[in-house]
Amino acid sequence: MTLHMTTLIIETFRLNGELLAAGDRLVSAIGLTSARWQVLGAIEMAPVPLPVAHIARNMGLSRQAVQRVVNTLAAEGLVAFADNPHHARAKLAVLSTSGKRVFDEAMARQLPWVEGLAKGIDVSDIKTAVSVLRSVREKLQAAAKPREDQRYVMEEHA
Amino acid sequence: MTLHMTTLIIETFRLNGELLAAGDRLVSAIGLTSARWQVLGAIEMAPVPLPVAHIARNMGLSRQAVQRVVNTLAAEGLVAFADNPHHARAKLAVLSTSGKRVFDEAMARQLPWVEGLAKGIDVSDIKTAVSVLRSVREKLQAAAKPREDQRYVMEEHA
DNA sequence: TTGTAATTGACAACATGTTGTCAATATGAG
DNA sequence: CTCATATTGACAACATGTTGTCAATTACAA
Repeated sequence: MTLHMTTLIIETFRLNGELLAAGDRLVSAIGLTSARWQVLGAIEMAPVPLPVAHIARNMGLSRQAVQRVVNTLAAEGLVAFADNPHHARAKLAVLSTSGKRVFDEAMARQLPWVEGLAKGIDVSDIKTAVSVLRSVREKLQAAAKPREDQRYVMEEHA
Repeated sequence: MTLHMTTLIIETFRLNGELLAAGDRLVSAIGLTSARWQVLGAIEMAPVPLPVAHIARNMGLSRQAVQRVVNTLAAEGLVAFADNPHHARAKLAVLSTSGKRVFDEAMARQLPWVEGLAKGIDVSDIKTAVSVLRSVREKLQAAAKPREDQRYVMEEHA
């Protein structure tokens, strides 16, 4: 039944919009937005400091989109660049002291917020939803960037 | 477990991005984008012609975002405005002949695409995912626009 | 009827994503 | 070592979403 998949697609668009709006509300008081918060998180969560292009790949966004946000965060003093011994241009993004403080505050706000969102929903249903969304996304990514060993699936890619 | 909900949120962001990219690929050959396609669909699917502000509410987007896309589509001749007997300013958006043709072509491309996406995924799992996403979205919307009779739930809203 | 509130479209400013292009900098085949 | 290729950051153009403001229009209560 493609009707249910179509419904899932539309619901994904809507939830995405509501999540962005809710995230903005959640961290606006500390000078953040959903996008900046996510970038701070991607920098903080990396096991080692990474260049911006790496962070973008981890986030599934374009290099340039993340670069601009990182540059804004750097201009605001939340992110700093450390020298990269392996590459003269690709500096490593790290959180500054104030960046860590702001991110910690965002995380403190996030915890009860996410708990409230999850309350009343079966954990097994959430896991199922994650699994379905991931399956669909991986199918889309496979169609977008066909590798040699699966290219026979494609019809034509100008 | 808030971990699974956090994973669901991140996965929603990623799937949203992949869906937009895939939709763009799907209809770029007929001069559409994901956003324009969705607006054409919202106009076509309405039981009666509606003003732009109504369409925007149906889509869950801001009035102005949809207005700009509709104006672009009107400039391209895919959408026309019919007089509204109940409101002198708020003209009713309708698909032109070429708009119908383009939309039909988009739908023809969408069908096998959605079938491919759904293939291999349990219908019951897709339904569960839709239900979870909808629950989360409704919770976010309730928190964003509290009505009188549920305002006691809110902690504080500056 | 009158005046207030809600709706609507127009316009502007801005945030966040995309793609494309360019030069600088690794990386690796030969 | 040398040259083709890939990666990276900078810059620009653009698509699509947001919010805010304004005037025109409609709806409704007094």
